[in-house]
Amino acid sequence: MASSPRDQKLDTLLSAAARVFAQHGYHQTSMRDLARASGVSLAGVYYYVQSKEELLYLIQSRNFAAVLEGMHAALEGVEQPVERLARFIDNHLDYFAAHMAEMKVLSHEATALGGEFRQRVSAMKHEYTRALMDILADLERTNGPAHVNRRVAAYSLFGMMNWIYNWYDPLGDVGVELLSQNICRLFLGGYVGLPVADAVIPRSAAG
Amino acid sequence: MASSPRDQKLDTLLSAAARVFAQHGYHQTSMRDLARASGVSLAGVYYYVQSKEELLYLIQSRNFAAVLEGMHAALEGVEQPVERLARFIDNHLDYFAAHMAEMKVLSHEATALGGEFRQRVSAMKHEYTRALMDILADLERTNGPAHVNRRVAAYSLFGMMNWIYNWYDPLGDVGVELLSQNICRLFLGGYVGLPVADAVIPRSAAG
DNA sequence: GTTCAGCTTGAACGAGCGTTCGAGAACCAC
DNA sequence: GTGGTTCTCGAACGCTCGTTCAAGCTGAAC
Repeated sequence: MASSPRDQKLDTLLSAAARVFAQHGYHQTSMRDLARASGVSLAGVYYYVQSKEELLYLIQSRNFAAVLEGMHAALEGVEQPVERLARFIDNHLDYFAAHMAEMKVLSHEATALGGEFRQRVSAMKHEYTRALMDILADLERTNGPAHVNRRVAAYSLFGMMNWIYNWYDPLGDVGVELLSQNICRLFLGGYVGLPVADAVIPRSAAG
Repeated sequence: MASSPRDQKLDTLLSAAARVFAQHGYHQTSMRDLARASGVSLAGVYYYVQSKEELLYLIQSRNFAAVLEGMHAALEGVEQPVERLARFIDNHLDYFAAHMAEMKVLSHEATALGGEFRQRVSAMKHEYTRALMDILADLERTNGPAHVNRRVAAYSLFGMMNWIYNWYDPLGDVGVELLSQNICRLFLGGYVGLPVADAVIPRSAAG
């Protein structure tokens, strides 16, 4: 993972940008705000990035790629649908809680991108949604018919998980483990009527 | 409900504004876009409204007030906590589906307001959240201990319900009744382990 | 000491923004 | 018609925006 000084600086820039975008919103943030927050001159930002929109795209695509990668790793070799779902949720919330600013930008500024940029992020979203839908289909096969429309269930779960940027504080009294466990129970209990015991809910190995 | 011509025109303006804000976002929409969409001249808009921010505030506060009023009406005289919750969800989703643009603006542009405007909307949100939390407390009293942290549950429910502006089409193959029923089941099943029969879920009388 | 690529910058550009203002059109009462 | 209120508008103001560019740093290579 030896990265050039340039790549490192770009990372710093992206991280600062995510912080400011998350706090004030993409459109309310000017490139001057961003330069100030990252300690570079206004023109200097353009040495690392072609446009403001590319900045947003890089934040969204890199973090979504990480979520996708984490998901594939978490599901590898896991067969039981209930556990697959638990790991799916776990991965999502772990990453979200560890990268609140970036994930808020990903969740909240979805429509701010246009053209090619938007399509590429949409493709990732599609893959991710499909993965969840597949897990739900497996779940129904092993745990009996769902009590709820599958599509409604999937988007409701995304709603629960992505809404957290509006209220959740990873450093508050609700830890990520509890959050993940709770959302998993909430969903499974309603979806297939499963009263989920604590033991059923695993933690992802990587933490 | 006899309103002056001025009030009627303001309503038209707000409705057009909500439509455009929902489509392109509050900050991306210029007052010129808005004037074009509502068929008034740029300067004409300012006869009805003091600023762009007041426009956003009026959309948010009026619609939230309507949601709150609908909730109070829906809960009036209803004692059983399960039914109270069902009616709470029902009212929220009915209104949301019937006013997608306005509710998207309310959900998505929460941080775009500042100062006094923001505080007033926040006060409504607080009242609304408190109302849900009270219902959940009642629910635990009558249906046994919750399987999930109450605060997590409340915000998860809001997440499910408010996220719909990202995917739901009221004119699609999932009707509002089914949506409301599904979300209610999903939540109750996970929260208190209640396998909700169809009969338990009422429709609000007003529709 | 010279060279050269990597990096940084102040200053400027054109465009679009939210808002204001004074002039006038439209309407109603008398 | 006259007077007065309600409504509408074109044109402009001052400002900030995203982006560009030529010029200048820096530090390692020879």
